[in-house]
Parts: sequence; structure tokens; C-alpha cells
Amino acid sequence: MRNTKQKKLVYDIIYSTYDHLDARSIYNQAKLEIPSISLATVYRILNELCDLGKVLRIATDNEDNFDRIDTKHAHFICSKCNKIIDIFDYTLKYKMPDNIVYNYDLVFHGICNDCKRNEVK
Amino acid sequence: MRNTKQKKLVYDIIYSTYDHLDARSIYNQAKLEIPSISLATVYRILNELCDLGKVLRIATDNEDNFDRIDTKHAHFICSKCNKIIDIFDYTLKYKMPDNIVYNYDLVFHGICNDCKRNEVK
DNA sequence: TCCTTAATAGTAATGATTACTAATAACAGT
DNA sequence: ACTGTTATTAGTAATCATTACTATTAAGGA
Repeated sequence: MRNTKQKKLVYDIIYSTYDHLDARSIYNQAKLEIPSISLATVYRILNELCDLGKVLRIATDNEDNFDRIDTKHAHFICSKCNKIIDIFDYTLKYKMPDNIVYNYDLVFHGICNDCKRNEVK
Repeated sequence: MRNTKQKKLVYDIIYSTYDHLDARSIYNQAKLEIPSISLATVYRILNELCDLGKVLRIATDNEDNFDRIDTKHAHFICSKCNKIIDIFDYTLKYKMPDNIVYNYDLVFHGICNDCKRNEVK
């Protein structure tokens, strides 16, 4: 495993924000720094970072989003505008005697505050 | 909204099992009953049933899976064999003052019992 | 500096899902 | 039951995120 400037850049872009970026956005940002970077390279690096547990993948109905590893938290996805909001205020307890659990994804679905307001208007 | 035999069939296939079927499997089963049914029709009906809250969509890394609406439960997806296992033994509490929550998806990731055993061999 | 080979850039391919359109069939009104 | 309207379907083309492929480049150890 070699450390390339492409890997460092993709990692830095994800960790430069608390937003949840998709591969295309990361690619567009990366091109500003390394114009020759390839979209396929971004995808390959994203897979590698996820496998190494350095980046979190959020699977949605359309495209995947990528997030920094942070305090463990859940996500709220608005069914109207598809915005993703971090959720910290929850507790989860579980028992799983048979299977080994490495991680979990908790995603709430509904209508966000902004869309709720716009509906009333 | 009209009730067609295609809609009834797709619904019945999903409710005939506790398995989590993908669109292609549902299509293949449906063809046994209605050979002329179209894959696009299956997708359209699946979207409709999900929107109506009659069927549950489980988004995974590759293709979506569909499940009957049942006692609310979580899922465990094995990272090795991609098997999906229903999980009932958990408790979740949350506060969401700003957003309206309609539903949540809870997915555990890890290694299932079968794959764990096979690794040891 | 040199060599090995992992990683990249660029592009073609894949595969799930959706869009489109002419033909069909629910079903409300008669 | 018959008819007309129009939602739905079958079949296929298109879309779009992601992956595969390959010649070229560049980490990084010796």
C-alpha cells in the first residue's frame, strides 16, 4: 500500500467538512488541486478508505455518500430534499450472540425542518 | 390507482416469504405466473408499494432488497456472503424535535455465524 | 539512482434502475 | 353488460453510478 498524493487529497477533502459528499463532488473538488485526477481513482480510493475504516459510507437510494469517521452518530435523510443531517441524540442497545457486529448504520427517514416549513406556506 | 393482477402478484410474492428479495428475483418468480410481465413493471410496482408503505426497501451497497412490512425490526448484513438476517432483539430511543420521522432503517454489519465457522476451518 | 510493482489516468463496460411509447385493460358511468 | 376514458403495462432504449481494463507513471525499498 503506497501513499499517493491522490489518496491524501481525497482523505483531506472528506475531513475538511462535516458535509456528506458523494463521489462526484469529491472528484470535482479534487480536480481543483490535481486537474489530472481520474473519477475511477476517486472511487478506488473511496473503497480503500472505507475498507480501512478511515471513512464512512452512507448508502442511499441513489448514490453513496462519504463521511469522516467521527463520534458515532446516526443520519436523518429528508425524503423531499435528500439532505443528510447528523443525529447524535439517541441510544441503541442490542444483543447479537451469533453474529460478529463490526458496525451499524442507523438512518432516519422523514421530512426535515426546512421542507416542513415550506409545505405550510 | 387501479388494482392490476401484476400489482397483486408482486405483493403476494413479497408476502409469501420472510426472505429479502431483490427486484430480479421477484421478476423471475412473477414470470412463472404472468410470463409476459416486464421487469420495468416490477420496478414501478415496487416503488409504488414502498411509497404506499406496504413494502419495505432495504438499501444495500449493490442492489435494493424488498421485505414485507412486519413487526418493526433491524437487519444484519454479512460482509462476506451478503446474507440478510432479521434482528428483533434491540431497543432504540431517540429525540428529533426539528424533523418529522416517519421511519428508520437500522442495519448491522459484520460476519455472520456461518461465515465465522467457515473461517475457523 | 535504479528497479519493482502498486497506483493512476483515461476510457470502455457493467448492471441496476428509469424513461418512453404504443398497446392494453381497469373501472366509472350509462 | 357495454363504452369511453385513461391509468397501467410490455418492451425496449436510455441513464447513471460504479467497476473493469490497460498502458503509463511514480512510490519507495535496495
